[in-house]
Amino acid sequence: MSDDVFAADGRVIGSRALATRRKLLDATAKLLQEQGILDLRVVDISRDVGSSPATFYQYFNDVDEAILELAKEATEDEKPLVALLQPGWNESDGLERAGRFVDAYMAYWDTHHAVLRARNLKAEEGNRYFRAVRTEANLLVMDALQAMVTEGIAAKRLSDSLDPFTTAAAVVAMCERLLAFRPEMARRGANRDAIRNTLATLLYGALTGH
Amino acid sequence: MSDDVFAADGRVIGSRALATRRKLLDATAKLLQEQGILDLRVVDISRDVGSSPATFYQYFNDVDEAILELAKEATEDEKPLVALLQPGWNESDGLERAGRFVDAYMAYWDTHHAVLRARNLKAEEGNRYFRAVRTEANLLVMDALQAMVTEGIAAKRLSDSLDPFTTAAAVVAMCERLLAFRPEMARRGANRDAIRNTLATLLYGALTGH
DNA sequence: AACCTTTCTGACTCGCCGTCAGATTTTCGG
DNA sequence: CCGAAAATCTGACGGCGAGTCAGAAAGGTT
Repeated sequence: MSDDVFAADGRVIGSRALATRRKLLDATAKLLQEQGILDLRVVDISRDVGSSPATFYQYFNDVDEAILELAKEATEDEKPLVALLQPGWNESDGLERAGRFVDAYMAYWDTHHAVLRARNLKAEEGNRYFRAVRTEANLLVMDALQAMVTEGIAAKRLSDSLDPFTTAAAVVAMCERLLAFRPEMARRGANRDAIRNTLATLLYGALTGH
Repeated sequence: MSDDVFAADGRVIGSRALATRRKLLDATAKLLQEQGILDLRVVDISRDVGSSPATFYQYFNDVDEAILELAKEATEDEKPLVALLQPGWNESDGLERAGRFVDAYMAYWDTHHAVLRARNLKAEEGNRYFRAVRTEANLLVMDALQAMVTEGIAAKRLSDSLDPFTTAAAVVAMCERLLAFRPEMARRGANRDAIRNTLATLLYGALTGH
């Protein structure tokens, strides 16, 4: 197991090259956010870091590879969310706990939405590498959710017609997608708090049966 | 109010041209499905209908315009779904009604997923025309959902910390996104019926409080 | 300073985009 | 059925970004 970073041709790279690669990744993330994946051009990324397009191809075989790397980095930031999904939401402070999870999830989404959107598109269009990254990220959260649902069914608080895995997926789906709607909802008068509280209430209900 | 269809330069077109335009739209939908929006090329669309790229530009200023048209057509197919969202799910056959809605929604999604995915991407990346189309489509369903939630809150079956508009959005979000996960979930053992029944149960719970 | 390794880039080919002038097909009055 | 006019289609072209590669530049070592 090595922490070495490789260039596109497979050689291990030094510290100067590592810095260049980092700048390219940051520029990719920035432009992905500003222009969207459909207008993301290697020329622009290169220009942004003040190098030539050829330099980009020293480190990545194509733009996808850079985005994939960013998606993996986003997955790292998702890990702390799991700690907020411990069983026990059926206690009296359950709704509060749900709220704290929603806060953390919203912050996570705000930071990475452009990359996550790109990741999801690629995954849905069938790219296996993006699929793998997305699945890994989703399973982190879904495993914890699934445990909560299973517990709720066992305690007869939740209907046994719920499939725990699917329910966990549905909860993730709802969180992810609702946040993608946010800018548009804001324009129609739903502010951050309304979204936050409603999502927390729905999660609380779906996961505990209360 | 006219049913005339226009070419890219604004002139009204005849029946031959209309047929060509239709073929171009169908080819666009087909290739969008097969290759995804990132690899959708005008050359391929043209080749598919056996014409030259220049012909494409007779009818659409760019690929976006064709996709937008397809998205509008998809919205038409969404309208019948609203009829399945009449209030009264709190009656004894509520869960069954929820199941029928999910069936219809799944069929709708299966037919149009490639176009809807493209529409959503464009909308989320800030394209105002796609935003408008998506909002129109979502509001169709959301208006009906919102009425059900409001009724549930009034009857004290649902928590009054739920914002009806946001709840409606969350329900749409869950449906949409969960179906996007389907291929991947299938690979992990969640079959169509599990998804169908779980989603129906969750909708029933979120909308009626049962 | 001479040499070697790492990193970067100019310059090139290729393919797609979008345009436009002109070719082809269809329509229609006589 | 003919010829002209209108509608529709396309070949050919300029422009731009993708991706490659040989060689230049920068940095390190003795």
